[in-house]
Amino acid sequence: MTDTILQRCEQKGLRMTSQRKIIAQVLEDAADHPDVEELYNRASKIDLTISIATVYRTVKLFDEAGILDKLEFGDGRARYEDAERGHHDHLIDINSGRVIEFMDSDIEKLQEKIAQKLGYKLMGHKLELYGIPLKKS
Amino acid sequence: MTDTILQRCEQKGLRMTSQRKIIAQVLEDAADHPDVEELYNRASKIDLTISIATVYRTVKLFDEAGILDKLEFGDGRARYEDAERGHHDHLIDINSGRVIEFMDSDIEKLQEKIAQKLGYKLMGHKLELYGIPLKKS
DNA sequence: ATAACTGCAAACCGTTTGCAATAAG
DNA sequence: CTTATTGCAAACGGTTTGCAGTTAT
Repeated sequence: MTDTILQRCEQKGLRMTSQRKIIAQVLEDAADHPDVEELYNRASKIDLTISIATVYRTVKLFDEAGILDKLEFGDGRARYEDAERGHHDHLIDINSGRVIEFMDSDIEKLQEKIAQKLGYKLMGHKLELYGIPLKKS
Repeated sequence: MTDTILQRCEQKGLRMTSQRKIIAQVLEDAADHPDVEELYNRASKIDLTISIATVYRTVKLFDEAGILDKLEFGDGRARYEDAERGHHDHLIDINSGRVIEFMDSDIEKLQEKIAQKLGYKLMGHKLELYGIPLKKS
């Protein structure tokens, strides 16, 4: 599972155009959660003829192929990250918009437990914890 | 804390126009999580001259006053619910968009624990668990 | 060769806003 | 009476889409 995004695209039989390769690389290099405009900015540094419509179409394609995860933090724009990054959840400062990644093994168990309690089997799951962090302790 | 939405509005000194009273009542009667268009539809049955702009302005006002909670489930439109409804979280079927309310005392503790572990004090919090419920068990 | 993909610009959809008219305190 | 609020319609911002031309396979 240490495949690159490009490799996973090829494994899924996606037609890899020069634009898609660039976007795949930009996502590969991203340690944060870029939105489409930010991806477009980074991709434009490599190929300045790329269009934002293509970025939109590509992230949608990659998301539907399970290569990316689409994150919606309630600020109006969608953000994306590599679906193969180690599983983690997000804490969002609703004032600043800052996103903090965290992992908690108890939460992993709880996610399954809650779904089960409700009579559902959880296939994919994503946890968002919105908070107002008042003070660093 | 068993005040009606209207009462809480008056306590906060909000000017209660006929439109705001209608919207407050519609929200009071809602057992679900209506979006603005749905609120507008329900309000229109009471006063058919009400405008959707007023509904947008009113829910924003009520949200900022802490009377409503704004919920963003990633489907592009905001939903609202009475902030004084007993604390609960939401499980969202990302295929159907269906929303299931649930409460889990372990989660309440965990929300605090995680924030603390990360060195933050959580003031308000909202938990969203996105899943793909495959089968009722 | 041909079906899929691209860039462009226009359309789209939920939401916000400027304005003149209206209503609450 | 004064200031906030309303309805309207236009603007907004992120996203999608129709189209004619281009590219991967």
